[in-house]
Amino acid sequence: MNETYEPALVEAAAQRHWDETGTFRAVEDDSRPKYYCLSMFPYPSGRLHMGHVRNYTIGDVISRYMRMQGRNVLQPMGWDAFGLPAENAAIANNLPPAQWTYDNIATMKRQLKALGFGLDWDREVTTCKPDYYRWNQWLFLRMLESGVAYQKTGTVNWDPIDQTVLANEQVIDGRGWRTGALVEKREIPMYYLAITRYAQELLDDVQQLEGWPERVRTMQANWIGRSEGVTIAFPYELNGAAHTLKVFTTRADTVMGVTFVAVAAEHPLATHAAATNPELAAFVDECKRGSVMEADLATMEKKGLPTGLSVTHPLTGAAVPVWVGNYVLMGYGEGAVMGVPAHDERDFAFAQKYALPIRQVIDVGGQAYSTDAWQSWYGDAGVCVGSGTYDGLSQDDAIARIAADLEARGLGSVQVQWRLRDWGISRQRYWGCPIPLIHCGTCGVVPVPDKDLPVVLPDDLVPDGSGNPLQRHAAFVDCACPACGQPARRETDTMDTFVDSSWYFLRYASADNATAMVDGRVGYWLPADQYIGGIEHAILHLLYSRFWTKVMRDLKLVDLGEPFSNLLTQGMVRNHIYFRKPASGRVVYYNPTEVEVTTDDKGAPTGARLKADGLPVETGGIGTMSKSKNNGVDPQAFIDRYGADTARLFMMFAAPPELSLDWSDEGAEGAFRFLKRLWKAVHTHVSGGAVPALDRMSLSTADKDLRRLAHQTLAKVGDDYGRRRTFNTAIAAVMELLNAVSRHDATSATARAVVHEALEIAVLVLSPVVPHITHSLWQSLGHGRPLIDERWPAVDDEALKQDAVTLVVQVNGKLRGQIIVAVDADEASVRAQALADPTVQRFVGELTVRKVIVVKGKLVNVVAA
RNA sequence: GCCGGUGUGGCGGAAUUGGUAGACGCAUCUGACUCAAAAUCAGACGCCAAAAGCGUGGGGGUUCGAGUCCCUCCACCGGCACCA
Repeated sequence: MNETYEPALVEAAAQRHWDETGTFRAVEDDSRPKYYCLSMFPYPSGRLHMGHVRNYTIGDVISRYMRMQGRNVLQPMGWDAFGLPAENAAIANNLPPAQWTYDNIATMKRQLKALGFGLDWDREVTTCKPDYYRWNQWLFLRMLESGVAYQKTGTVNWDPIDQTVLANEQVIDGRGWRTGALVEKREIPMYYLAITRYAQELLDDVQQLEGWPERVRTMQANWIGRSEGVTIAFPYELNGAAHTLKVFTTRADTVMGVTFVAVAAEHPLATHAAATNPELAAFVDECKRGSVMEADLATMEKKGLPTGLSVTHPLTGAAVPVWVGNYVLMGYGEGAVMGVPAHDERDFAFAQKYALPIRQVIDVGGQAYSTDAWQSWYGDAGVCVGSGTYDGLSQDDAIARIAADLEARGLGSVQVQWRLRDWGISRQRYWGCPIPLIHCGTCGVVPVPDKDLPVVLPDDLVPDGSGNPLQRHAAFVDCACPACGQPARRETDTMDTFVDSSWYFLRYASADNATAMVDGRVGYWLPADQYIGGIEHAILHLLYSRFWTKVMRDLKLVDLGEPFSNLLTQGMVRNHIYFRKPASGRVVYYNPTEVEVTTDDKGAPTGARLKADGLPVETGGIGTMSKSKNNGVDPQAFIDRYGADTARLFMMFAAPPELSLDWSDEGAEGAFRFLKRLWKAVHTHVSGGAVPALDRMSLSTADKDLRRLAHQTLAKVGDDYGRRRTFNTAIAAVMELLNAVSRHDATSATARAVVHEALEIAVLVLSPVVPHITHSLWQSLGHGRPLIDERWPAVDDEALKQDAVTLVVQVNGKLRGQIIVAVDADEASVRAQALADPTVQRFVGELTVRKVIVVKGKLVNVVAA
């Protein structure tokens, strides 16, 4: 029998078995409940990193557990294969992005297989392949028809040297990443998806998603940003014509305190006033330019200039001056705000700076108002004062009355504002899904007919950093107008890669369908029972996917409102950071493998030194694994040394899935040690020869204890996997069981049978985490049927029963002793036994026992005073 | 600033419903085995001289009993942010 655990052999054998039997191919089957376990698909960046290993191990443990529960499990995988890094790599290597991408996919697919994940590769989806992205294009055309997709001008970052549009991440400190040139803003026509149409539904439904983490739901709700208020119109006359200036406010109850109105630099009134006022024109220009520098925006001083114009207060009829303010955003509300300095901190600062009147109109509990300095209660809700007919009204009543009065005059209405903006999907990039439109000199913008889909992206171009190579590729650009047949130009913008990832989870259900985007199988698999991925996608990807699903539902393509029933956001993988900062030059980071940590005699770290030269290095704490900090651990190197099972085990044991996980070489070594002990325990047991059937009548007390522990462990691990999703505590419980097995005296036949049962339970319940070694050990335990086909065992309630229990005895809440009582002992006898305990008597001493609290099966608390 | 989260040994973490704080693992220390080392096995391991006492970020409260509930303060992490 195999004496030593050799992961490479064990893992190859198990994987061969799964491959040859097609174990993980998922087939729709109405006779079994389905379980769709979805992990966020990776961007094929090169090699797997530890974050991937953690993500996909969590998914695989859940999938394998659900399989053992009898569920028909689908666990698919694919590639989020379009995107900017491929273009950057292409520029660096002078290779087409396609080649780089497909090479990376091949490497990473091999690594995923080596990790033993139970994936259905028949459903593999690759977003840069025409058979996938043609459906992006097809659905985009449906969205155009329904008005969900539309065109308007948008602002882009323009690099004047490279003559190219830059993505936000290519702009560093306001400069182009390659040229260092100051980035300009340019207005160009772009396509948008009207996600704001779904704002209310997206907000309502996120409240219902009880299987999602609270913080993700909060982040989504904040991002959607519903704000209820009143739009108020301030009439004015310009060149003899009547106009109104609209503002949005959540504090209509303060409208009687308006002493000015401020508009954004881009507002038409500002433009109008600037035309005849050079000083104002310069200020407006400065504001527009300033908005490029994102970092400065937050700290910018509140500045403004009067336009010289004034508008009429809609209720009092007073003249109100119009200012241009650098703190007013054109993109939110109406691009104008009413200034109520008495009750808005920003307006207060503005009014103080420019000596504008401050008029109190809200009383908060009779506190004395002073215009000298802002007090935090000035912005609180209160009762109207100095507001004429509205005096004495509460905030809600005042808002309602004022809104009604404004509405009656046609100068206002209750309104809901959203923070959420429509989704701009046009990207002036090569490596993405072509937007299926044609520009014709006579017909204008013409959609590509469905029969001509997909618009195939040529995959042999090499970008050089200057512009989109599609624009110079005649074979792509030149085409005939589908409407009139005249020569026309094909659209060269491609889609945001968030489009690709907004529906891939639907495509897994119908990946082989060449004639339709989705089919009835979506109804079988969706919604995904479990979605697992990084918290960094808490907002955009998840919101876009929810939106996309609702759009497809409204187009009658799916019968589904929400795509993901349960969401698990796994934490980051972190590691120690070590560095040296030479007197001159840049900080040098050292990989933790190159560093030796010194400790004191209690094991507390005292310092670190480089193994190479023995000299000290500085400790930079713990941070997310990254190239820049040189603190990554390559999963491949780890697997080569310890095997996939050890990698999986450590990942699941070191921390609960939602928390960040700190890498530790010693901890990983400990995981390996545990697997070796498990291996040895099974083989030592098996080498003892045949095991008799378990005779429940002849169990010793120790045998009963081990049996009880084994079945308690079985129950706990099932609960931890299925309900709690705390894999770390499940593994700890199995470790305890194995510790008990090794302590157990297994000389008698009955004891051997009990140990056999305990080892079988340990192997079965660990199999979702470490499927290879358990596959092998299951055979060693004498089973012909492979472990993958086993069901989750049932807990034997008989084994859990016990005759006597140990109760903790407290005196005045402090632990003083233990008593052993019959499991069915009545309260009076438990109480008597506790009071008779010598330690209890010692601590009660002279005191009078006032009360005795008995918690059945747990403890006794003697209250004495 | 607003919203959300987290604070427990030298470290990662456990304590699921208010009921034994520190499971499990790592590190460290001691012992066995060994010529020796590694590996392995056995044991110790919150603080303290302690069978008392103290101890879950600080302070206060509720309770027979609080890591867990309430109030308050502090620190750190995340999200959003001139959002009107």
